[in-house]
Amino acid sequence: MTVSLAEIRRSSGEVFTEGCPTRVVLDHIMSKWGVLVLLALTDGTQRWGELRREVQGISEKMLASTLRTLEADGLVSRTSYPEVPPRVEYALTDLGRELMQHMLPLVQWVAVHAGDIVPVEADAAAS
Amino acid sequence: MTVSLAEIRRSSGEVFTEGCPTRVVLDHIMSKWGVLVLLALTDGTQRWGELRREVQGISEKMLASTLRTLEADGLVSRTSYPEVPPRVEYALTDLGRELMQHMLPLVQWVAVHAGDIVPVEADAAAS
DNA sequence: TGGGTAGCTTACTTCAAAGTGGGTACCCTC
DNA sequence: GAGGGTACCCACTTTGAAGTAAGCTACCCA
Repeated sequence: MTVSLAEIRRSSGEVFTEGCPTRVVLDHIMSKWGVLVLLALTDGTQRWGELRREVQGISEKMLASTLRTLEADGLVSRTSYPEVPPRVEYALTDLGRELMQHMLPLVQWVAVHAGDIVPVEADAAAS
Repeated sequence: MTVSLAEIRRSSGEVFTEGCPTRVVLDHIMSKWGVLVLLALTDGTQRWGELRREVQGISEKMLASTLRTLEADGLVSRTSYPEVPPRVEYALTDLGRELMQHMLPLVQWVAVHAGDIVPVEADAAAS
């Protein structure tokens, strides 16, 4: 095992308690849409419309809100081009790529094992 | 970069959408108390009361609920001893340890970088 | 002038995660 | 009998993430 909670606390103090930066960041990146937007951007730079289609089910309101949050966190960059119709591109920043290097192994593990962990009912619920 | 969303989708189908097993598991392990309980158990087997003290701020209701969920997921094991007062011990299962091997690098990275990502106000809010 | 586009914002509503306050069973000590 | 302990449960309430519906901007085209 790499580290323990005790070791994390030794080096970073109290973590993941309500309202502290670590909990806030976790909530941002693991939120209903945050994880999907970050994963989509792992594939490369995308425009708003592309993200909208890639992340199925998301409303424009939630896409805007999620991107705003991740941009404020410095994990995603926004580049707007003075064109008509408007073209805005989103991409992971260096920090965002670094984050995904640590996040992808977990997300992949969950993708592979979720079927063993949660009963098929959850699957049915999603149908 | 290890994998992308496209690759995860190729191998596991639609992931992290509302209600599907992957999203449910993520919600369990990243919930307000789930992440702290799992981290606490990374330090080793613990009794109910020990967990209660280790995970500061958690109510008995939420400790019971969180442990019930993680036990149902097969990530945590519960061993009850026929003693008085009652003694119940919780530990990570093999699957739970495997999960933490993938979760700890992310959690550690977030602990180290959260201060750069989220403004100090969040810190103040936690005070 | 009315049509279109992409990319957003806002006011209000919904609902599930989490919290509160009360309770239980059993044994021990005083 | 009354107080303490551990390890939970339950009915009800709160609250914030997410959803809905409507709207907006800036520009181009016929």
